Amino acid sequence: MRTKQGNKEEAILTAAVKVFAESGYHAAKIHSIADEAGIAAGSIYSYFENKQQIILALFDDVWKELYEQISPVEKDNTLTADAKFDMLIDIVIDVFTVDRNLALVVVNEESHLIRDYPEEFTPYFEKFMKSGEAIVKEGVIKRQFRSDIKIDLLRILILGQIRSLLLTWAIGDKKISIQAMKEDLKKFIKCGINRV
Amino acid sequence: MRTKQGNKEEAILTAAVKVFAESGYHAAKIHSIADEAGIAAGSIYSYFENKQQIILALFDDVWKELYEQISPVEKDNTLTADAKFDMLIDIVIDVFTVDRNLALVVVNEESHLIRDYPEEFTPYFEKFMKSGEAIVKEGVIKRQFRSDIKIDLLRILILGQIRSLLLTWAIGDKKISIQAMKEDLKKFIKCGINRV
Amino acid sequence: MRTKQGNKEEAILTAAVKVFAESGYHAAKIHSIADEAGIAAGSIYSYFENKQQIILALFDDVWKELYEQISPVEKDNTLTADAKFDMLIDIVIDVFTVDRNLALVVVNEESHLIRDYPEEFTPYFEKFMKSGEAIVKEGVIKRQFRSDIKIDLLRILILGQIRSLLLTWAIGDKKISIQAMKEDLKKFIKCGINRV
Amino acid sequence: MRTKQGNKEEAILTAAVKVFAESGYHAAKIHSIADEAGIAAGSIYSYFENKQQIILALFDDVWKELYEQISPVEKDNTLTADAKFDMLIDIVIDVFTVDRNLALVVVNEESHLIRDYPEEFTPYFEKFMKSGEAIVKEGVIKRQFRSDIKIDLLRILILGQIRSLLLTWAIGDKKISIQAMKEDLKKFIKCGINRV
DNA sequence: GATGAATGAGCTTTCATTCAT
DNA sequence: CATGAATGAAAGCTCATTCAT
Repeated sequence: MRTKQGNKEEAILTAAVKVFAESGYHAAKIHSIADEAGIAAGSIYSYFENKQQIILALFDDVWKELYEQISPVEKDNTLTADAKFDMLIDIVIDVFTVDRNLALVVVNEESHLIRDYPEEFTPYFEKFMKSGEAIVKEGVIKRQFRSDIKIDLLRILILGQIRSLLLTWAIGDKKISIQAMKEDLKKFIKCGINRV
Repeated sequence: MRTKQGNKEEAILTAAVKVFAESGYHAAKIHSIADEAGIAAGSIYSYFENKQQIILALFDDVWKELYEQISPVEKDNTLTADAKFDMLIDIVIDVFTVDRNLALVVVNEESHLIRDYPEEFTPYFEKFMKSGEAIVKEGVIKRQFRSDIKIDLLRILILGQIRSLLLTWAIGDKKISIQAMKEDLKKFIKCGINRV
Repeated sequence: MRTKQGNKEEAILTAAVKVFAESGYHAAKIHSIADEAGIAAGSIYSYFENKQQIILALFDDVWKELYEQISPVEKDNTLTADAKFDMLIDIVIDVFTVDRNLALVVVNEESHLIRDYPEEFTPYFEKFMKSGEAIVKEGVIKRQFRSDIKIDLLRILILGQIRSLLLTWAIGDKKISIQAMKEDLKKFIKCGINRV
Repeated sequence: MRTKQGNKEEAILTAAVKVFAESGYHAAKIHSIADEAGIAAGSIYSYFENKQQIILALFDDVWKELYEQISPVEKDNTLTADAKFDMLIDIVIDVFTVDRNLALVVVNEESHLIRDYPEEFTPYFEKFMKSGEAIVKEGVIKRQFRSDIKIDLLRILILGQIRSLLLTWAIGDKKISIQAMKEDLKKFIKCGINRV
């Protein structure tokens, strides 16, 4: 038989990231993804049920990866909460920094995916968030962070900051150093803008 | 082409906000907007060239309104930079708080609109941003804000925070008090999370 | 506005009869029906939900017509059962004789339609059959027909005869006189082939 | 092209009968047939040129079998025409009674097969019919059947009765005894419904 | 020969947009 | 101006068939 040539599933996902990033999920055509992956349009349906499952798989991959990175950090007793928090930011930024297009897709499409397919959206997103919250809570308890922190709000704000930062970087109009920004972000989150 | 004045254009825009918020721009149907506005689908094309011009008009209205509110504040010599900054946040939050759907549309669709129609996207967005930047710069000069603030980064981060906050509020899963959050946001931006 | 030109619904049904007759329901293309009807393919969907609803509408029209013709006959007290039975055959044959294609569609597609969409198939078919059965029962009671007739079987057999006759006529290979055949059919049903 | 001999070809045909019966020819998937036969989809094409040849082969098998059963009966000088006629009915009913699915396929698909592939449709169908006609003609000549029988019409009617009977039995809604019906059918064909 | 991954033509259906009335 | 019937391009998806292994 004609055996599988290369890893088509991965090729499709890679192609999809590019096409989704360029056109947005809705405007993206299955044919474009197939072309980009170098396969026939019909072949996509051997690997994914439909267009929606492709992007859901993408998000599953990303958040699973992120969760698997943050999870051991969260549980590490040798680290201070402050250090863990820094690593949280590092992990997110570094994972997305690998691929501008991936960053774009996640930043631009996540919101409506959660709205449209709440049942099917990857559970790793919420798991990752819980880990992040646990780190902040630990910081509060260990008196490294302010005691009046509202965890729900903090989550919203930091998520927003990271998204915004990644979007700006990924669009790439302004040549910004994402690594430098990462450090500034940490500092900003911790200290704010007030003169002290 | 926004040729006609009067309440029909407004009715269309109001309907569009609702439909875009519920379905997202791409999935939104012109027929749904027409139904919601109580007019015939074909009539929309007397007021707007096409679907894209409707949403661009929406964004123009919103950012024009915001710019017209922040502009006098920025120029007001009787206010401290810190007070101006608070008003900046107030203005943004308050304008969107009037209409959950408007908040959703702006938060969800702005990014791809700028990507897809960079030339046609409202100039008021950038004007508003410049005003915001001027306020922060003034605060730095007047030594109310830290001197090492990176204005570009700050803009990105604050924008992200506001978007994230509005999105969470507008989705409305968690019953949050947007007014309380507004104050927390100001505090967070200014002081960060570190214990002092 | 552009008002309805002609009766498009009827044009679609007429076109559909032709296309379904020529290609069979499954192989029939919506575009062929639209072409035949002289309209755009998309227009069909203003009148029918989908392909399946077109053919279901066809069957509804046909069996409604047939039921409305047989119903008064069944209830007519001035007629003998024998005469009613003759009219039953006349009605069926005459309705289908108007349009070879209609005959073909009904004969060829009814069976799988009932299988595939039992809930949506026209109730008039069953109503018509009940009327037919009532006529035969009356004939038995009034001792015009044999007392050992099995009504369920008779229904099956007569239906089969009529279908087969119509099919042969509609295909039109053999130039047969449907009117002559109709009389022979009545005689055959009543007397069989045995020499007496 | 039926190139290969042996049980794989048979397995495909057996599987095809089931799948065609359940879904109808058009909706039947080659993959389903392959699955049912326990082979790979591609393998089917070693035994049959395409989907159409499978069903044509099926019909060839069936009508060949039927022809080979009726042929000696027809020529048997020791039997009366009446007895031969009974055996004709017995043969048809009994062959199909072995397999509900086979009955369904023949009843539902024959008509469009003859329409779509008149050149390729099995010649045994026509041969079988000729034998049947010969029997009836003999009955007429030997004065067992009525002299005014129209042989073409009779063929049409009896074929229709048998098809209808088999369809009803094969669908299996009503639990009917096909053997009992067979006898009733013979009687009906011979005597009709009139009271004598 | 057997496999099943790969193909891609071709289908139904949607919906932004047009335009006759 | 307003209407909504009509359009038709465009897209997602299916599945009979091919062919490298």
